[in-house]
Amino acid sequence: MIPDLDPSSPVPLYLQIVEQARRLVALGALRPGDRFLTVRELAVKARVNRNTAARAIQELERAGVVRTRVGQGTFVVDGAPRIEPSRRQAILDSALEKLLIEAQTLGVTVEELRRRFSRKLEAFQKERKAHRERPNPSTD
Amino acid sequence: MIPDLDPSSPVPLYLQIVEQARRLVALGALRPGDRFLTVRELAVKARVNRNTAARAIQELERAGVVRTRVGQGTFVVDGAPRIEPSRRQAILDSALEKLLIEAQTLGVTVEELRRRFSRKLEAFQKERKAHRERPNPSTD
Amino acid sequence: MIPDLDPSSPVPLYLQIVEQARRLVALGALRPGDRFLTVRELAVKARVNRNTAARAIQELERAGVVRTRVGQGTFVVDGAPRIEPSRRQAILDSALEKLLIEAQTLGVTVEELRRRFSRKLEAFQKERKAHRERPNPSTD
Amino acid sequence: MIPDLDPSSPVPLYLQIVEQARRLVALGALRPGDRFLTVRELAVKARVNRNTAARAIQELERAGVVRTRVGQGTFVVDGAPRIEPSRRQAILDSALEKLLIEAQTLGVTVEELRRRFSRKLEAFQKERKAHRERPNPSTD
DNA sequence: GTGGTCTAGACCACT
DNA sequence: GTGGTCTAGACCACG
Repeated sequence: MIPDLDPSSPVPLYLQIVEQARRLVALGALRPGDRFLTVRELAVKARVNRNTAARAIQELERAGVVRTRVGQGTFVVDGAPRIEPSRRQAILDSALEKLLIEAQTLGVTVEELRRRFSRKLEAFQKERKAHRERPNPSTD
Repeated sequence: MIPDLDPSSPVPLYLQIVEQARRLVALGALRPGDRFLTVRELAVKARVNRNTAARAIQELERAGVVRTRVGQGTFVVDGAPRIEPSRRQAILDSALEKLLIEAQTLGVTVEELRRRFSRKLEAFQKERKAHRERPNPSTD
Repeated sequence: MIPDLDPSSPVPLYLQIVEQARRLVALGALRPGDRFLTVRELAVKARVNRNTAARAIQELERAGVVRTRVGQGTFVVDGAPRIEPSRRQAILDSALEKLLIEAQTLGVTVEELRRRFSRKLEAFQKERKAHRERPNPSTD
Repeated sequence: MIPDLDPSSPVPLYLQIVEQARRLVALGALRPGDRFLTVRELAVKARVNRNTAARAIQELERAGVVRTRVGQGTFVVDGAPRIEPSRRQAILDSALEKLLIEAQTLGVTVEELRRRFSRKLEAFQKERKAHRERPNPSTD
């Protein structure tokens, strides 16, 4: 887990970690109830300062991805986050628009975009299915 | 044009301007050959310092969206940017993945995502078509 | 003559014209005594404002490449410019260093550089010879 | 390091700094992995505003000479830049042509040019060798 | 008129 | 400590 961080990216390390964690959760590699890395473990694995690791976890908690229980550790939260429908729509719409603009800028045709979208979606579902059938989480 | 910037956003003002300009180009609201805002105009409209406006335009030039001629102004470039196919694929794939992860995190179902994708794509095409048929650019 | 100017280059148009003129003189395409373009001719051929053309010619005169005789026009000057030996050495050395740094930065090997240098030099001499044998100047 | 800037030169200060840094890298005085000056150090040594120093370093990063990590500093990059062969050839050819034209303009004979080229090349290699054998970088 | 550069000084985020 | 951003205001070169 957390294999590829780019220290010379403009996006801060702690946010890169957050993104990757969210990715793992979305892909099903980290499942609700799974225990998350401790600050120390994360710092070692990501080769990052402990402060940075702590900040990443803090941010994940703020985003409702994990939940820390004192004395027990931090765990992946179950279910979708509570969010008002209108905001949900807005976020999704914005994500779609970003994709379309990127594609247009790259000169991707509508047909190609549809095709790539479908393929990616299927690959995504396949990976999630694989994770659902796997009984023991092993995410590092 | 370029009216709404969020000074409290983590993404810098000059990049917010860049994003909006790229959006206008992708949507066809700004077409190849069109004159872009001058640094001074942009600074006034975006309520930003001249330096910041200049930086945004320089960034747009670096990205190949725009071409500036000292003493004359800057103009929208025609055609898609030159980019090696493998990088193009990687960028598109990454954009697709971001969308899927965002959707998954929001708890959007596959069916809903497909539907919203198609709708957004059609709306996008419609808007581009409208701009293509409009002879006189008036984007401010 | 003066075919390829790049209006969106950081180097000003009038200097681009100067460089090209010096190139033609060095290659022998323009020979001492040849009549140079008038400001108007230059402006038309280079598709440039007359002020810009005038400035280019003015700069060429300052550099000792051409000489304007009132009422007669401007002519290419003969012979090498008068310059003190030490400065000459310094200029040449600086030009050599620029080449070496550029080559090193590009990862060009010493052998390749030697080879390319020799080839370029021969091509250069060949072109000069061709111009010397041509009786009538036709440089536009 | 980076001591002598010419404020009255037409080439901007931040580019003069870039040139000198590239020179040091090409000569081997700055080696891959070496730490580069911080923005603040550079500003002091070059007697330049912090903004100007930062701009120079950003430009070096854009050119692939250096890699900066926020909060850590900037470091010299290893290896030659990725560049397509055709562009590489074009750049080298252009650099060669500039040298030849300069030499011709100065009235340097072919023989002298060959001699000076060889000498400069040997001096260049010698300096690089000296730097390679020196274990501790001390470039300021 | 255009964009480009530079300084001064401030504030912020990241490690 | 690091680099990044922004403003204010000045000066310059180009077309």
